[in-house]
Order: sequence, then structure tokens, then C-alpha cells
Amino acid sequence: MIPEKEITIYDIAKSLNISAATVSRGLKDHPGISKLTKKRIFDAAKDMGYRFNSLASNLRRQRTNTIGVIVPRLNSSFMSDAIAGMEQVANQAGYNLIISQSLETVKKEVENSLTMFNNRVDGLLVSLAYNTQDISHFEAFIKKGIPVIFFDRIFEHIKCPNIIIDNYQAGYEITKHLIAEGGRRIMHVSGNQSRNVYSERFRGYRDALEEFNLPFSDELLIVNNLTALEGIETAVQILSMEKKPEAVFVSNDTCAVACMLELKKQGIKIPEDISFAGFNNDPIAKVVEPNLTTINYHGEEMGELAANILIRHLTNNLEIGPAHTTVLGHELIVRQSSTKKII
Amino acid sequence: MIPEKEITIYDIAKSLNISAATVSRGLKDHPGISKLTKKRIFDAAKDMGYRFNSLASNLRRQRTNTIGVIVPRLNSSFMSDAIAGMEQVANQAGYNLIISQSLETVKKEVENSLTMFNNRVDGLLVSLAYNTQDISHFEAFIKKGIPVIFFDRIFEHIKCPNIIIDNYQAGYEITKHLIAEGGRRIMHVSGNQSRNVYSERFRGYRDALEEFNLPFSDELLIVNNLTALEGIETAVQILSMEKKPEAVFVSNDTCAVACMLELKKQGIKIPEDISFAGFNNDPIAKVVEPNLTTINYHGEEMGELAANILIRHLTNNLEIGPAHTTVLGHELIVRQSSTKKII
DNA sequence: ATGCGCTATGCAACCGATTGCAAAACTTGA
DNA sequence: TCAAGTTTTGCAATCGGTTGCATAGCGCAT
Repeated sequence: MIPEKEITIYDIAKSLNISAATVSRGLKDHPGISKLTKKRIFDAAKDMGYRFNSLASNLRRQRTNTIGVIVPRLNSSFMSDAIAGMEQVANQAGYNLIISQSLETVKKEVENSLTMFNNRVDGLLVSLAYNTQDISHFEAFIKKGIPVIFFDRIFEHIKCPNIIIDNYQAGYEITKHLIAEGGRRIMHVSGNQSRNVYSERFRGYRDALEEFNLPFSDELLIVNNLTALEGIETAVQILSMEKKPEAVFVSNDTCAVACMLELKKQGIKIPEDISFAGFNNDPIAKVVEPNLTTINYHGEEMGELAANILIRHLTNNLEIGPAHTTVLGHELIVRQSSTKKII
Repeated sequence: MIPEKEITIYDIAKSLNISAATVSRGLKDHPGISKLTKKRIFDAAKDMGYRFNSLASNLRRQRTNTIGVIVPRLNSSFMSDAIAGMEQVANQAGYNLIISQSLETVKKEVENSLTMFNNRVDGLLVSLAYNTQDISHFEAFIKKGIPVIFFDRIFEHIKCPNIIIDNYQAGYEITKHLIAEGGRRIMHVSGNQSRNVYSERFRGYRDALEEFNLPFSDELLIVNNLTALEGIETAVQILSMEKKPEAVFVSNDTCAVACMLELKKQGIKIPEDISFAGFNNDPIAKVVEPNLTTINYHGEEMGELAANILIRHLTNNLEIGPAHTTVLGHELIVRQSSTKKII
């Protein structure tokens, strides 16, 4: 089965006795081409089994209609929501998504950004790896005027718009809630403090404690990678504490749930002995018993918004002016894990 | 800030007084180019800030090093795992992933496949939408010799390799387990029967019933879209049944969990009154109380395998011979939702 | 007739890497 | 010194759509 030759606009041109330029314009619905000619072109294209060659078009136009996406992991509830949102918007606008994951390592993030650069994506949507400290690997894009937009795990840069939620405020609210429910000794389990999301939530937590004159000590803060495994370790650590906390605010749901379950297994009553709060509103938060108090966070919306902002830049060919931060709303969702009284 | 001119191999050639052909070969580490020349080329490329232009390369070579992925949804636990697996393998092998979702509609699936076709992906990895009945939209690929590989939700086609688990066997095992635990009247909640995964699981369920001489009646089968919402509806339906089932096998975990929770809310005891089993081993299965018996299903591995098979085809330029079905293993994971005795 | 203004189409030069074939440069042996 | 062999490099066509500019064709008014 020899794959038959590809039909080009030249073939169509020849068969209609017109020029390739006219065919090109006709297919693009250029106003300068007469109705009749257009119809003949479209008919011939269909007849002959023409397929548009975006490779050639890309080369000539120096654009790819492709958006690069770099995220820490694809398979987290939040990220897959965000990507689903991006895909919808991008698809609608005629863009493709090239997706890669850094697996939380700077090395892969750098490699991926280089691939994206060589593949000449028109723009980039990025959520940073756990310990990316500088973003020099994105400078090449910035220098060329290729928009780089950060979402969720961001880096402040004058040329990079970013989209976040108010992590400080969310951390503050949830801590305040735990205090209102009677917590005095409130622990916080957080991630790498060089990442905005975690340091901001921590800051909110600290400020809430301070506002209510509650003391903070290093013993109350655990920093890890917020995996389920580390949730269990955290539980062990809590069990070994002389003075146990009355409440725990964990910076993501996965870790919070694992920790809760382990504590339950060891006979701790939640929320009676220790109340819990997480972050993200993953599906498991609604399922664990008691249901987990958490911050709801619109992944899909964030993805859509990021894609929209990028595409707006691309279609209007905007200079990336002094960068713009978009703050999306979030909601404290109070569930049984943090309410001492039965609802 | 005027973006400075792109450096091409011609610029490098000029600066070194050699030909562009030599530069091209040098950069590709072609054996015919001397060590010294190569070094000079690489140095000059670095100095001048050259970046490889894959657009030009793609056009000339008629390849894109890009793999298209079409899935029903990006944000399901299984799919995001599968995609994560694909990304790793593809990335490793120097391929990019273009990802799109059909949102379970044939219309979008067709559109997306057309986009992929025009964008000249080198191959396609597909998991079909809920009610895709024919795959004529993939014929164009097949005719051109572009490999199309189905995974999980497949379609039998002589030219398309596919990767699945043994859904029949899994459905059979899980039903048999429910029977062994004392179930006689066992319901099954399934999805669209024209999709292999659901019809096969149903078939396994039927055969298990038959083997143990348990009667099947239409009342025992509910077909819906397996969403959480429909899980709740299913619970309502079960509550209204005169003769309630002793066990329920639901074809995914999301729906199973929603149904369980609703029944619990209405005072049904699980597994004492009704035992439950799901499918997929989503994170929620391990968290819901009682923990949900389910089939574990290696999404990431399936993604990796699909990508590997595709890439092997691409690098060896294999004819897609009589299609090859790869069956991945699965495991029945027994948890408390189906075990009458306390563990 | 002549000229003006429009519309519709064509010319030809891109975009930049790749590659078959030819040829130059260099080695080696007689 | 010359021929044959090997290594290294260059020529030029190619991939196929796009687009600035030129021009042909036509209607209409003077």
C-alpha cells in the first residue's frame, strides 16, 4: 500500500488553470477572490482529497498556533482540571496544546522549556516545579516576545502575567475558622516555602494566629512534600507529641486525608480530639469521614482564564506590559472535620 | 524591544565560511563532518544564539515528531494517569504530545481528529468517546499509513493495535467475589453498552451469575453515564425497589461512591445490607467508608505502553500489520465494602 | 476614445533545514 | 609523481503555503 501523493495547492491550481496564490487565498476565504472562483477551489480541493499543510504554513508565517504547557504533574486533580479548561479554550480558538510535566524537578522543567522553545510554541502556560528558584530558562521566550504566563505556582516577573488565588487570604480564613471552632494550638503542614502557594498560605496562617494572640512555635510547622506518605509520617509525628495540637491545617487535601486516616486508625477522634482542614477541595475531601474542611479552588476556571489571557495576547499581538496579576476567587468550605458541634 | 533577527544555519555558514549543508550536518552530528568543523559549528551556534527551526525541518522531512492524543476527558483519575505515562515515554523519545478531549461527544472527536490530521501528527493515541459507533474519522490516518492506536475504550479494527485490560474477566471476577460473599441478587450499574469496556464488564457479570445459577433480570441492570449525579439517582432507584439487591457492582468508582454515600445517608448499612464494588481504583475508593472493593487498573502503565508501541512503529517505520491487542493485567482489590465479615 | 477606479488574479520571492549527488581535498601506496 | 581511495564539503533542488506588488480585466463617466 503505497501512500498516494499528497495533493498541494499547486495541484489544485493546475487542475483549475489558475495560480497557486489564488488557491491559497481562496481556501483562506480572502475577500479579493470572487465567489465563483472560491467555490471552484473548494470543490476541487474536496474532490482531489486535498489536506492543508500546516507545516508549510507554519514555516512561512513563523507561527505554530500551538501553546506550550508545563506543569509539575499531569495527574493531580487540580492540574487535570486546569488543563481541561485550557484545552477547551485553546481548541475553540484554533490552538493546540503541547503538554509536558516537570515531575517537580527543575531539570525537566528546563529541558521541557527548551523543547517548547525549539518547537516554537506561540506562548507558554506554566505552573512551576517544587523548587524552581529562578526562571532564567524562560528568559529566551521573554526576550523574543513570546508570552509566558504563570498560573497557580508562579514567579513574580515584570514580563509575566500570572493567575493565582489569594493564598494568603485563604490560609488566613481557614486558620481563623479553626480558631473560631476552638482551636488554640494549631499546627500547619506545608510544602516548600520558596513556592508562593505554600509560603503565602503559611503567612496567612501566621497572621491569623497573631491576630488572636496565639503563640507560634517551630514545633507547630511541618514542611514536607505533601504526599500521602508524608501525611502518614505527619500523623506519627503528631502522635508522638507531648502536647498534641487541637487543629491541623494541611496545605493540600491528599496529605490531610492520609494524615487523618492514620490518626483515626490510632484512635484519635476527628474533629473531637483534633480538627482538620485541607486545601484544594479534591474529590476525596467530600468522601473522607468526617468530610474535610478545605478551600475550594477552581482549577478548570483557572485553566480557561490562563488560556484566554494568553490567546488575547497572541491575537492582538500585545506587548507584554508591566505584568498583570489576576486573582481568582476561592471559597472556604466548612465540613465536619473542623466543626466540633455536630451539623 | 524589537525582537532581533533569528539566526539561521546560513548565518552560521557565512560566519564560518562554509556551506549551510555542512552546518546542518554538523549540528546533527553527521559522521561525514570532521571533528574540528563540528566544534566550530557548535561554538558559533552557541555564540550567535542560534535556535533550531523545527518548522523548517518538519516541512522538509514531512514529520513533526508529534503524537496526537484524543481522550474523552482529561480530568479523570485514570486518564490523567494514562496521559502522564504517555508524556514520560514520548518526552524521553523526543516526541511531543498534542492533547485534546472529546468531552464524550462524537462531534468533538471528529473535529479533533481532523485537527490532528491537518497538523500532521506522526501517530495517534485514542480512547473513544462514549458513543462513537464507527471510526470513519480515523480512516484518513489509516489510509495514509499513520498509526492509530486505541487504548482502554477501543474499537476493533484490523489496522489499529489496541491496549486494554480484560474487562470481561475483571467483571467476572468481581461478580464472583460478590457472590462468594453471599450475594444472590446482584445489581449491575453500567455505561453505554456500545463501548467495549462496559459491555465486556457486563458480560463478565452475566456469566458469573449464570455460572452460579443466579437469575438475571432487566431490573438488575441500570445503564447510565456513571457520573456522581447518576450514582445518587441510582441510590434513589434502589431505595424504591421492593426487593433490594444484596450487592451492587458499579462500573466505575465515582458512581459507586456517590451511590454508596446516598444509601448510607438513607440508613442503608454497607456492606451489611448491601455490599458494593466499583471499578478503577480511584483515590476515593481507598477513602470512602467502608473502603470500596474495586478493580485496580494501571493507567500510567497503559499510557506508557501505548506510547511505546506507537513510537516503536514510528521509529521502525513498521507497516501496521494485522492489529495486535495487548492485554494488561488488573487486580481485584477486596475492601470492606464487600466483605460481610469484619476484617 | 481615453482615462479612472475597482475587482480579480498572477508573479516570484520568501520561510530555513535537509539530502542525493558531485566534487574537492587529502592520504596513501606504488 | 601519479592514481586510487577516503574523507570532507558544497551545490542546488525540495518541502508547500503565503504575501507584497504588479497587472489584467472590466465598467463607467467624460
